[in-house]
Formats: sequence, structure tokens, C-alpha cells
Amino acid sequence: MDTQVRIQSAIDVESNEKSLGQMSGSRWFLRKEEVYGEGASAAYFYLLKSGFIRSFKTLSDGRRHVQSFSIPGEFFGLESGDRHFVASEAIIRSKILALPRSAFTASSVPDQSALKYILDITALELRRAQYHNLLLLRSAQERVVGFLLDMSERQQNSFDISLPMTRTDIADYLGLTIETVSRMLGKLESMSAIEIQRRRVILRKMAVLLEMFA
Amino acid sequence: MDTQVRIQSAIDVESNEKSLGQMSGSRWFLRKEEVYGEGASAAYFYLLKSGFIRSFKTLSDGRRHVQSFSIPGEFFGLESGDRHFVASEAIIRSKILALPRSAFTASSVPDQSALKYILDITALELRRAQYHNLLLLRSAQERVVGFLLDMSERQQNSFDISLPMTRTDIADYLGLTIETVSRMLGKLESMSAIEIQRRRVILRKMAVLLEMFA
DNA sequence: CGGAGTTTTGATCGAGCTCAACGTGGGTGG
DNA sequence: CCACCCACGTTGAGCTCGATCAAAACTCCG
Repeated sequence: MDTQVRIQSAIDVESNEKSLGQMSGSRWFLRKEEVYGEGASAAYFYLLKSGFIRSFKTLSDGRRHVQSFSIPGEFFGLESGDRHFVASEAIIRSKILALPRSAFTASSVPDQSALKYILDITALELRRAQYHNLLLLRSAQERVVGFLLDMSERQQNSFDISLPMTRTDIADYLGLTIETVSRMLGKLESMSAIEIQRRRVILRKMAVLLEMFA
Repeated sequence: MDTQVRIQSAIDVESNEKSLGQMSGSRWFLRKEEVYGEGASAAYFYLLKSGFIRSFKTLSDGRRHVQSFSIPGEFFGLESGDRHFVASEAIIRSKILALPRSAFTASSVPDQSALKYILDITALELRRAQYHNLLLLRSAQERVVGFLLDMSERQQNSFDISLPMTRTDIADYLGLTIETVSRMLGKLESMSAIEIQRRRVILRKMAVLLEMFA
């Protein structure tokens, strides 16, 4: 993958942690617990403190489209509009801080930086959606590699990446079948580019992976 | 297509026209003229007054990804960051108003509504990118139908839609080949669901089209 | 431990790509 | 203004990548 395509990681959460923390308490969500449903009121958006989130849309014929995964330190649920466009749920037990949208956007809020904060998060979300689009135009092999590279970058550029989501989640995110995802991962492992563990993948040959994404 | 999926059209430009008009003059761009290049400084974003715009990214191997089309009344070039993520050019002769980003986001600007305006546009852009993602997960036939429905909705819900872009543009937007786009359009025409004219398509059987997008 | 959910692997099928040839129309120069 | 010409669009035949169908192996909770 073209490195300039990948997403620079995010907004500095830590520096805002304190002020955000004052607004509302965080709570734990169990595995497969819904944070918000499709079409629900979008009065809140969320900061994931720990765990893993999937945001998805269910089509009328039952097909499922995974719009995004969120990892600790990232925001989710800010898709604009007054209704959530997708549903979100915890992939594993997750600690989540709910933030009232109005506290940032209400015209009574004198602090312009709060609004700017929302804008930055939305813009980052847009960038991610565009990167996702780019993935979906490519071959199965490239999609899988691009997905791993993105996950690596967002997980502090680690080569040892955590993938608690199922193959079905990955397949629905990449627009492939679980069999194809499994085969592509298998192929990458057979060429020693990666090493597959249970819910974890180790990137062994970054140069090869980067080359494949070209 | 699931109607709730489609994008409600935009921000009320007219009501802001006057104040925007004061900021900067608009100018005409010729067919195929570049408005801004990939990686160029994103000091400005743009309002399309008339014409048609394509925004695209060229991959290292020469493949091209069309990120979006813009029609009159829509904004473009607000992908976040200080650099443009894609390039934009006029598909036909187009009248474009350039808006300095800083006039909206600078902390010296006392008016919070300006910032909110930028946020709304960015959020709408995000919504569009998400809809585009949804298209890319579907079959060739569904992508073409979804594209036509989106264009119809954005063009005042008209059944007579203007498509000045080439088949190559549409193909690169939908992740298909020009042959497949041509065949899918042909198939829709043969079932009398649409009527193809040169750079124009008339939607004849909305019920059928909506059904196909299911 | 038991059993359902998940992942891998294999065999076959088909939607969409590729390659090729032909048709068409609008822009440009004479 | 017209005719040429080249970019654009359509149509056909065969092939390939990823989907589908099937079944075995694993693993993780309960």
C-alpha cells in the first residue's frame, strides 16, 4: 500500500482525557453487547478506553456491512445527522466513555475548541472511510494486506497485532467471504510474510507486505 | 436500494450564498482542467456553482480511483488535513467558488456558526463516503442501480439525470470495468427500467430500480 | 468435558474481467 | 460548414478470481 494513503493516527486523546472524563462516566460493555442501534438517536458519541468495537449496517436481505472497527483511544458513533447510520457493538469486553454531543456543538457552549474537536474527529472518520473505499477497489489479496497494515499502524505501528474480531467480521468489512479471507491469510503465512496465532497476527516481512499493497 | 441509506441533499447553499460570495470570486474552469492536485495544500475548499467535478486518486500502478462526483450546489475539496487526499478536476466547463478554509476555522474568527458550517459539510461528505462503501460491497448490477439512484436524488430527485462523466469515470467510481458498466446499463435499458441517451439517463421504472437495490 | 461456533481446506461454479473488434459522435481544422 | 478522426461506447468470446457448497478440524466457553 501506498504509505501516504494510510491514516495518521488520530487526535491526541490523552491531552483531552481529563476534561472529557469530567463530562460523563465510562462503563463496561460485555462481548456482543450493543452500544447503540441503527437509527437510534445520536445524542452521544463515544470514546473507547479499552476493548474493541465493530460498527455495522444490516441490509434488508440479511447481508451485513461492517463499516469500521474501533480500537482503544479512538472515537466512534459520530457519523453525523441526528440518527446513527450504523449500529455499534463490543467485540470483546470494552470500557466506553459516552460523550453528549450537545456539550460540544450547542451554540450556548462558548468554547470554540470543543466544536473544533468534533470537527477533527469527523474529518479523521472521513479519512478512514476514504481509505476503506480504496481497499474495496482492490484484489482480495490486497484488501487483506491493506487491512493488516492499517491495523498495525493504528496499533502503535506494532508488528504484533490484535484481531479479536471473527473472520466473518473481517470478511464483511472487506467485502469478501470468510473462506477467501482465510485463504489469503494462509497464503501470506505460507510465504512467511505473517504468522497467524489465535486472535493475533504477527507481521514478519513488512517489506513484502508493503510491496504487495503497492 | 434502502431509501434510508441514500443521502439527504445537503446544506442550504442559497441561504449562505450571499455571505460566501463576499469572500472570494468564482471562476470558470475548462473541461479536464485541474482544480487542485493530489497532495496540494488544502488552504481552500470549493463550492461548485455550475458544471460537474470528479475527485480521484491515482495509484502507483496507474489504476485510478474516483472518490466522488460533485454537482452544482455541492462543496468539494474538504477532505481534512492540510493536504488534499485526492485530486479534483472539471468534467465539463464549471464555475467554481474557492473558499479559504482559514476564514472558517481560524480561532480569530469569532463566529462559531462558520465552524459549524464546515462541520456540517464534512459530516455530509462522510455520509457520502459511507454510502459509497455500501455500493462497493454489492453486485455489479446493484452498484450501477445504486449509482443512478444516488445521482437522481442529488439532482433534485429528477428522473432525467445528467451524466457528463465518461464510462471510465463511472467504472473507476464503482470498481468495475467500462464493459461491465456498459453491459449493466444495457441490461437495464433492455428491461425498460431506464432509457439511455448520450450523456443522460432517464429513469423509467423507479419501482423496479428500487427493488433491484433492495 | 461437551457442543456450538469458528476456522481451515477442498472441489466446483459463475460473475465480472480481459482481449478483441466494431460502432458512434463531437471537436477540430480545412 | 462539413468531413475527418480520435476518444468514447458497445458487443462478443473465453478465462479467472473469488463465491459457493461441502466437510473436516479446532477452540473456547458454559
